[in-house]
Amino acid sequence: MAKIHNLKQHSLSELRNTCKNCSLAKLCLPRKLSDEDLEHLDEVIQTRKTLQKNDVLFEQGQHSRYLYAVRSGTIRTFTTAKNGDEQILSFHLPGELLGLDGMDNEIHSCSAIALDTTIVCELRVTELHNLCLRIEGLQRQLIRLLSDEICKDQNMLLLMARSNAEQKLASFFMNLSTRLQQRGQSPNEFELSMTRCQIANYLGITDETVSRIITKFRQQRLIQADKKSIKILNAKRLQSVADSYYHQ
Amino acid sequence: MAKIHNLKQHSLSELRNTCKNCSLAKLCLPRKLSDEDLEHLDEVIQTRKTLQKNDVLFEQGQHSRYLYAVRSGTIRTFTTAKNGDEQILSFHLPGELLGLDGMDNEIHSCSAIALDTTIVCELRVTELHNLCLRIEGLQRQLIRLLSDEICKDQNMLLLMARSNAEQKLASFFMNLSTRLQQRGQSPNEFELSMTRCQIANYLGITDETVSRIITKFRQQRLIQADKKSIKILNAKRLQSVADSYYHQ
DNA sequence: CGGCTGCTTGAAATGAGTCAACATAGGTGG
DNA sequence: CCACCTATGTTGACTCATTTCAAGCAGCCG
Repeated sequence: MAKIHNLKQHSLSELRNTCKNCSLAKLCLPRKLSDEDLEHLDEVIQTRKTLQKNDVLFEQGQHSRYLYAVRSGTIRTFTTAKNGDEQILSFHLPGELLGLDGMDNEIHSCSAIALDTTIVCELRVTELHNLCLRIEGLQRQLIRLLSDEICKDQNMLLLMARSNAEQKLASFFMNLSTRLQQRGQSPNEFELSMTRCQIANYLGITDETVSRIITKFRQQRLIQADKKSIKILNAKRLQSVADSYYHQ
Repeated sequence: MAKIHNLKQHSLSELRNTCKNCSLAKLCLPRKLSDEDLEHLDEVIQTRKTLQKNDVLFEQGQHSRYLYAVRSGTIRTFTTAKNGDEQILSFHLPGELLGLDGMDNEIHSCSAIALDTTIVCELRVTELHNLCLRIEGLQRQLIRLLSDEICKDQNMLLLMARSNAEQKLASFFMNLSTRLQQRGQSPNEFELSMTRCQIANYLGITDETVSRIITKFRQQRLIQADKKSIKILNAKRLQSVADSYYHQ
């Protein structure tokens, strides 16, 4: 809490130090930033918003004015298909950006809802664009972030197309683990903020399958799983399950 | 051919007129471009490269210096998984950009190979960045393109996660159809430049399944298919097959 | 001509989905 | 504080879409 208060002064410079792999921190990587620039940046992301569980951050089709950076909590983004079907696209952890999809036509192409109590920073897109004109490195960083997002999606496509349910789930846990570690948390012991059902949706499988495979992993002593709390017992083997893709 | 020669003078201004929905054309949408700016832009994309079938444009892991715009022919991009498995990420038609994934760390995250004889324009990334500094609208357009790419990937994720083989293939044909139409070609009659096997890989199903479903579509008089030449007989019904996602 | 790749089709095998029952926990209201 | 209700998670039995394996055909090329 004290930390969060601190951020009101120098959000970005703080982030740069505390969370080196966060996408928000990447935004201010260029060294050239003057104190003045940094202050401007800080101003842009001054605004904070607190969401309760199931609160909507934005909805598909809405006009998109902001990028958001998760400070604490988790946001899930999802698209709604023509038939009303929902597909979860991503779970956004603290330090991660969302809203990048809306920079094309300024319309959100997905919806975003809080999984638990969540604090986000708002970055007004127009202001960010203006800053980009003033700060050379910033523009490139923004492009990098977008490009990075594309890479992530493409990895996800690889996972969806070439892996079976077991590999998908193993990948999911390992991915969560590394992302948490990057944020300075324990990579092997964490609380899930999403339900089994949401994991299933995200991975394109059914809840029952998720449940069965978690049981299997537990029996194989790969993980310990009690409701939402997960402990990875054998990260190496879990990774090898994730890596041994379907069509060997 | 005459057209292509013409382009050597004013590639982008030409593209802007002939191919309004092409991503390359989008790049020069801002009206503010002066003649001088336009000339600069034209210079950047002067370089052309002709690839024969199966020629490699770039490979995963290589340093990424260029963006490419397909002028004619088709390029397929794919990632190679740890186990050597390949996943086709996209088929790039004339007017479409590729290489956007490499703007993060300047390393290509996928490989690109020509499906047939293909001509591409090279855009040196550093020059593009420099131009972005001079031309305000250009930077925003670049960001739009990246954002658009993210949206496409997310739509693909939706398709992969929530559709069965029949819906995937129907979507594939309809998607090709609209993209060709945007480029001024017939939406209902076209030649495939990829093999059944490559379609299967792209959609995350097997060659045999692709073959069977094409036969089924033919029997249902949705399409006419003789080897590589496809004719859509009932676009409306084909679209409705694509839209009625799996979990109704 | 023979060998190769791409495409099609059939039959059998199987991974994951569906349906259903039950367990548990959390929240609500009497 | 207990009873009820709903949402979530687990497990079993059965079904089915898709894969796998196998065979055959056509076109292409050295």
